[in-house]
Amino acid sequence: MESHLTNNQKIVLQTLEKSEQPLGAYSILFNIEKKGIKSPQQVYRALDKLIEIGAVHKIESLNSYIACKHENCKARESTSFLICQECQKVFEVVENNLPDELSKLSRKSNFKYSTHNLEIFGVCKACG
Amino acid sequence: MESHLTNNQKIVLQTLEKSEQPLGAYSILFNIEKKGIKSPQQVYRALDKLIEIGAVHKIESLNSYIACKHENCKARESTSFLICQECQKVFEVVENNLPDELSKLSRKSNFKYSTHNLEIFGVCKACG
DNA sequence: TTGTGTTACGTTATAATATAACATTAAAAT
DNA sequence: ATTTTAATGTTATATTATAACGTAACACAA
Repeated sequence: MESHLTNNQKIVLQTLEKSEQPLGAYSILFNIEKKGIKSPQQVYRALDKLIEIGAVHKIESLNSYIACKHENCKARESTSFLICQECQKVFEVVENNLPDELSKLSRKSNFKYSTHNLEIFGVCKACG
Repeated sequence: MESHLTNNQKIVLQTLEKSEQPLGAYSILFNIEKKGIKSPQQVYRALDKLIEIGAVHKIESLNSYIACKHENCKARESTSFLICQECQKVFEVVENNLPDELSKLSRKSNFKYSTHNLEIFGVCKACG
């Protein structure tokens, strides 16, 4: 069950971990060309895998990616972020009753909740 | 204060209103080429304006757009959707205390809430 | 009414994001 | 050991979105 990462996956993950802000796929690519990664495909494939195992999340409204800071992140599919409009940093919300709350909310519309993506925009602690 | 729409804006809006599912910009374009609209720019410009006045919303995770069904929609910036994974239809959540709730949630992380984008995935009433 | 600012338009080109397809190699599993 | 699965490298292309330019339409004050 332990997820062994390949070389490319490690390189991409480390690049995201080192970044304060979310990075786009091509920005990642540019950062790691010196390490022998030459094509978008290689980046996207690594990202796909990393997202699948929960090590990386995609910020949909920014078309960019962040490394997850939680050990064994449960947010494989459901994700919630705080996005600072000042410094561009993204913080992951760890509120594990959100699915419950949103499930309730969905039920009001006779909608069966499965997963969600929540992006909150505002100003972070450091910038506030 | 009444928002007068231009011809192009009307055409784009009507196309979205007629559609059951969200449409991508290029899909809109193909639909209205016969009406003399020839370039992505024209579509994107109309979309920009329509989004600005709250007549259209963008579904970030789908890179597509829907017409808002509410009169004088307040969701210019903050949006909440139910996205059916069966039929691809998108329903807008009208729960106007969501900003309050999310504001509270944000405050727990010392984050000043400004706006949000919420995308809930699941199965709609008709498909359930 | 002429100017002046603003907004939208049409058009061409290009940027930015993402996937398809194919042959090959490495690794894991039975 | 061999089979099957997953990852690789590579080239090409699809999809989504903006830049940049000049022009036209309109609002409205001087």
